[in-house]
Amino acid sequence: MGASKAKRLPRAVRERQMMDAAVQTFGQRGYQAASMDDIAELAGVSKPLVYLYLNSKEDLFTACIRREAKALLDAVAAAIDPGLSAEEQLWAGLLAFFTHTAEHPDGWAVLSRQAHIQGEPFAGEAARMRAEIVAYVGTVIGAAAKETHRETHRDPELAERDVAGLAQALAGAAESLAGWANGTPGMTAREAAATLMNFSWAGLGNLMKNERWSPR
Amino acid sequence: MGASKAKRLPRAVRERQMMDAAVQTFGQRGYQAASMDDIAELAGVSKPLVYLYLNSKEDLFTACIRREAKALLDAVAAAIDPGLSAEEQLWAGLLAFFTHTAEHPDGWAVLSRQAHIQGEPFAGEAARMRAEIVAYVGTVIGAAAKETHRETHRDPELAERDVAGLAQALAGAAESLAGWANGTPGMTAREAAATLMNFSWAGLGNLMKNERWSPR
Amino acid sequence: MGASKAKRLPRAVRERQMMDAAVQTFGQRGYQAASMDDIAELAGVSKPLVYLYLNSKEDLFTACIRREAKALLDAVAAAIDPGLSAEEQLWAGLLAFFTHTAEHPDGWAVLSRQAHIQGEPFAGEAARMRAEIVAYVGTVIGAAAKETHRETHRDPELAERDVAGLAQALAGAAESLAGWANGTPGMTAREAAATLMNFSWAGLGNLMKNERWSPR
Amino acid sequence: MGASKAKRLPRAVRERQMMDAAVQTFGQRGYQAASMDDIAELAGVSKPLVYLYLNSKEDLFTACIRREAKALLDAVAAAIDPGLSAEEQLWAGLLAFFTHTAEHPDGWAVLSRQAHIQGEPFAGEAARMRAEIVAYVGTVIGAAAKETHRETHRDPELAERDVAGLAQALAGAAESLAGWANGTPGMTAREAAATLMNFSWAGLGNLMKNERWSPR
DNA sequence: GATGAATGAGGGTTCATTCAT
DNA sequence: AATGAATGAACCCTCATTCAT
Repeated sequence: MGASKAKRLPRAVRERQMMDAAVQTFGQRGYQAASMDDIAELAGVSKPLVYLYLNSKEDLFTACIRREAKALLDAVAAAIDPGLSAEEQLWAGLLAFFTHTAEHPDGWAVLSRQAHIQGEPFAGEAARMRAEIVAYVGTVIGAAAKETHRETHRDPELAERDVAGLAQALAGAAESLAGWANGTPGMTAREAAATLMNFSWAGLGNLMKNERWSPR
Repeated sequence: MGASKAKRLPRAVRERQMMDAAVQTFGQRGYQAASMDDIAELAGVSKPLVYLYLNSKEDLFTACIRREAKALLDAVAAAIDPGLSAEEQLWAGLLAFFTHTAEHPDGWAVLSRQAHIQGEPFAGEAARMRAEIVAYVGTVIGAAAKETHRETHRDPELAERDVAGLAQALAGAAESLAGWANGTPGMTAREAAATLMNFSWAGLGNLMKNERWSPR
Repeated sequence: MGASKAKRLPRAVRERQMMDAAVQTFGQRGYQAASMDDIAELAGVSKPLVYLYLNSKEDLFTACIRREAKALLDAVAAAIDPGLSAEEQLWAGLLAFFTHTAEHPDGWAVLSRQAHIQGEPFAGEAARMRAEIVAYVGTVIGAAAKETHRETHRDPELAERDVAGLAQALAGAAESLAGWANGTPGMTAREAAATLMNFSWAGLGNLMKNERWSPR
Repeated sequence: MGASKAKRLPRAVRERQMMDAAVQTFGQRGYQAASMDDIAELAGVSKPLVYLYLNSKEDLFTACIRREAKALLDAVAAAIDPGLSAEEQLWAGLLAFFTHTAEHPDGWAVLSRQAHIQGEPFAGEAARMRAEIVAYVGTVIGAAAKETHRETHRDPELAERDVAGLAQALAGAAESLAGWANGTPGMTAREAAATLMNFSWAGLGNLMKNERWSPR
């Protein structure tokens, strides 16, 4: 029950209220189940105002994805010191990731739900965010691999597709763990991040050392 | 495409047609966006017949989840020879998993995307399947850990929560890779499975040897 | 759950089964809320058979009304000895009425519900039955009035409309009491009939003696 | 008749229009046969507006019952001067009752027919109104009985159940007469009320004097 | 005599969206 | 800057009814 008869506020403030309400509603109910009525009421404004500022349900949702994706990516980026080793960068990034998703469950719900929807019109938005994460992971892995390869005189081209596949796997594992951690009481972001490091670092290390697992 | 004035067919056949149409529609459009009209038309029957046989949208969706989950689990189970080593079992299982998901993209979409997105009671159905996979992975990991520990005389208790977390990560990585593989032309199930083995086997091995990664 | 795979029975028997099921269903749920599926299932036959024998929902309902109305009117008529006095005839008729309605609540529900519906297509049926009851009551009252008037030398024409009005009132009171009696545990048909005699006989007697109540 | 593109009106006005249309439609066609489309069209608005204001078909029907019951009870109550004798009160009440039902046939149909036919929760609403009338009648009868008993030194307890039964009979007779009067051209409310007074007053008088009719 | 298979039509309800103020 | 009033379009579901066997 938002305040009724909302007093005139600057557009920026109102927009933030609406987006907050939208993220909460989309996150908890999903895109289709969330109604513009719900969002407007939670924001404490009338529906026409939502349309005036945010244009349409699709646009509103897209804006939510963008805002939450930026917040998450910024949080991760801010945690990373490019001067550190690959291992330290990955650890810092994962810790920031799990911390942020734990602190913004609705925002994360919006993002992760979206990541699981392929049908247009939001596929693009989700793909963009995922691509950024994957690209970042790829950079770290790639950098680490190059270090190692320099030492081991191995072909410096850790195939692009390998990196992409690993990044996908890492991202998927992270998403899955984030959901699991959020739903497991007493589970800290630190534990989740450690679990994922445990899971992935050795394999990544092996790969970087060109010790691939292969069937038979 | 949907023929009008459908010829009389035995109920079992019609039900299968409807479920096929439903899986396709749910998988491609999502639960909410899929309309019973769409499904009926694709199945080539009238809507009332769908209701007569499958009862309601919810029931239909649940039936889809169950059918596809069973098909996937059966495919994986059939691929595993319990006499093999843990490593071989995991490889065979992953290969079967990626093969099946590649061959049944709509069914996999229903399981991985839609079932997660809608709240109860669907999430429960999907969770049941995930739990089976996770349990299987846990068994394999646990067995492998015991082997190793026998050799290394280590404490046989690989903490329950660790196993659960790892299984979550592995399942998430697999889901993510399955989606990625499906969307990447020229990507084979074998490659996806190998990527995931690469990614995970070394880490699992380390863990089984109690060589954990830890911060600092 | 009626028996499945009903064995071949003579049409008359099957029809009675269907009508029994229909009366029960219509009586308990009302015309619109009763579905042909419900009735067919309760009768233990398939729907097409119901249509084959009874033609349509409307026809089925009409047949129910006719059958139940006939049963009620027959029961009342059988209880009346034309040789008795008007008072005794009325008493016997009311007693039979309340007894029958108590013993056939579903049939009575069909009739009384219908009596309260004016919209076509059933108004006619209900009106016909009510007219018969009213006519009978009118006959008794009229006869009694003539007796009395012969003694009192009063205008023998107790206005037609007066009789009709009184009959309406009596019929309404009887309907109301029948519903009340059916819903009041421990209430016997005899008590209900006595209550109505109490209520009406004095007034009828006065009227027959030309002692009318009039305002002021 | 229903204008399209309805002009903007205050909610209160629109609500009254909708309720008017609903009473008319429910009264003439019955609850089940009346469609929300019909009602909306008759009210000259779109269906969603009906839902926005009145919530659901059930709620709308309940609101109709309440409104019409209140109107009827108010009309009767306004006609009664508590200073008058029981006889005069009854006469005034009946006159008001028949006048009101004659002037509002659809409202009366909703109350007397439809509300009875549908099960709970509507029957409850209608029962409430009937109970008020019955209670009022009971009060009048009881008061008159006491007067009489004071004169005749009789046991002042006119059995509760007797009063209830009589009130039921009176109410039923009134309902029946109201329907009859509405369907009989040239029939005035005054005549209907007089008929019922004729029918009932003598009997009530006898009862109050403890002169009961009894069989044999 | 009896039924499994099938549907046209319509009803209640919801929602994103706009208009007039 | 902000909203009360209003709707077109769809969606889920049910039902009386028929066809082919």
